[in-house]
Amino acid sequence: MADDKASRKQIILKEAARLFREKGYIASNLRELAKRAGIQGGSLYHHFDSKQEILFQLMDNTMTDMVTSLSTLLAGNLDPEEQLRQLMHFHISYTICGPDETYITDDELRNLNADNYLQIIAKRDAYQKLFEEVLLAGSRQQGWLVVDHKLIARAAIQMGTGVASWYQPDGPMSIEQISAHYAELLCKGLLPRNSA
Amino acid sequence: MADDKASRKQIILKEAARLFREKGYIASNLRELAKRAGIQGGSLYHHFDSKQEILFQLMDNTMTDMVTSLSTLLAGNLDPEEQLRQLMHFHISYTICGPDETYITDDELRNLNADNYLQIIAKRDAYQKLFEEVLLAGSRQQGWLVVDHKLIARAAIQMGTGVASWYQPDGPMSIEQISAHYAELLCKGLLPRNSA
DNA sequence: AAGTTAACCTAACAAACGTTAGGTATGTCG
DNA sequence: CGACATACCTAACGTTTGTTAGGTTAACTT
Repeated sequence: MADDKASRKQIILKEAARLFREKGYIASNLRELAKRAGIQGGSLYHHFDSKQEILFQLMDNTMTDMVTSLSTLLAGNLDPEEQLRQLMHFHISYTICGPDETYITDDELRNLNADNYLQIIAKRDAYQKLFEEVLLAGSRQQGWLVVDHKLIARAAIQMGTGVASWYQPDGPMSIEQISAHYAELLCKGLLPRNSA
Repeated sequence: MADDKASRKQIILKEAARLFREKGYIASNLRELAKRAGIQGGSLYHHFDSKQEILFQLMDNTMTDMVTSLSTLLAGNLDPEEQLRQLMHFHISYTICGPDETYITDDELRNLNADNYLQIIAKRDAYQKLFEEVLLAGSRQQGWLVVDHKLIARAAIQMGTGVASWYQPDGPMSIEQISAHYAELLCKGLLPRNSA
């Protein structure tokens, strides 16, 4: 493979994602992370300056990926209702099946230092804005009643994010079914009462 | 006052709630907790067996209070739509303004040991069941389309819980407005399409 | 007054932690 | 061949942590 150059660093990030997801950032220690990555504790500092930097790169990579992936997904100019469905499905499936990093991005914000926090928040806001734009398009084209687009965007994201805390692959509902239900709930919820 | 007897223990729990909410359970240390409670580090062990027990009592007290408070609130037999409104308002306002403990109950589940975890989960399920019952009542009395009541209950709870992560007292929306919007979103979302 | 208990303090222990310093092997390049 | 950088190891450092042991004080009880 040609990715043998950056591979160890990638392995560390991958294992850090799994470890942080399992135990949380603070409860995780670098010696175990190193062991999982197949190296010795101190060797981590050849690739990263600090534990904090591992967390930051993890979250930064993930947020960047989420924003760009979702952007291209919405680029095909569909109608807002279909876009909302795609939004929910992307968010939920990415949160659950996607890289473990996603889960972390929501939970570990408080453990970022001031500078890193601002950078991640900026990207998280960009992600949220994609939701808001679909809602605004829907209020123009579909007559959605969007009193506060930020409020609804956050509700949609939070509904979706929360799925990861209870979803089980062998449970009664597939990710497709869950996201479809949630999208439908939102679509109907946004229509004015007694509309056709 | 007559509450001087149990008061120091109550102070500790109160300060622990604030501290854990600020920094998280693991990142909080007992010396700072003790300082905030006005005693010395080691003295905590006169009131509690361990740090873990502080977390557990915190969460247990809160969950118990939430279940009983919400139960009595729903006891006045209103129609399901009004009950759903009350549900959302209670959940959001309790999460935000209520004791800081509430916030913790969602975030620190993973830091409970096995026994304590089961106890808290049981009460959390009882809380969720209150939501489910309102949804089931609504599907009988209001024609709500509730395909999976657990799914919707979780969505409602997660929407509400998430508010705490961005709500600001001096922001543009009051808690009443937020919960009203969310309740309305759910009510409409649950009605069949094109219904009267 | 004597005994007992609750509530606290002080000081320390042992473990775990992030981090660092110094060394070794391997490969690359002039 | 020699210089050098990369990728790692080993071993330790200093700090912080939860926890414990032993002592002190004040308030009840008998």
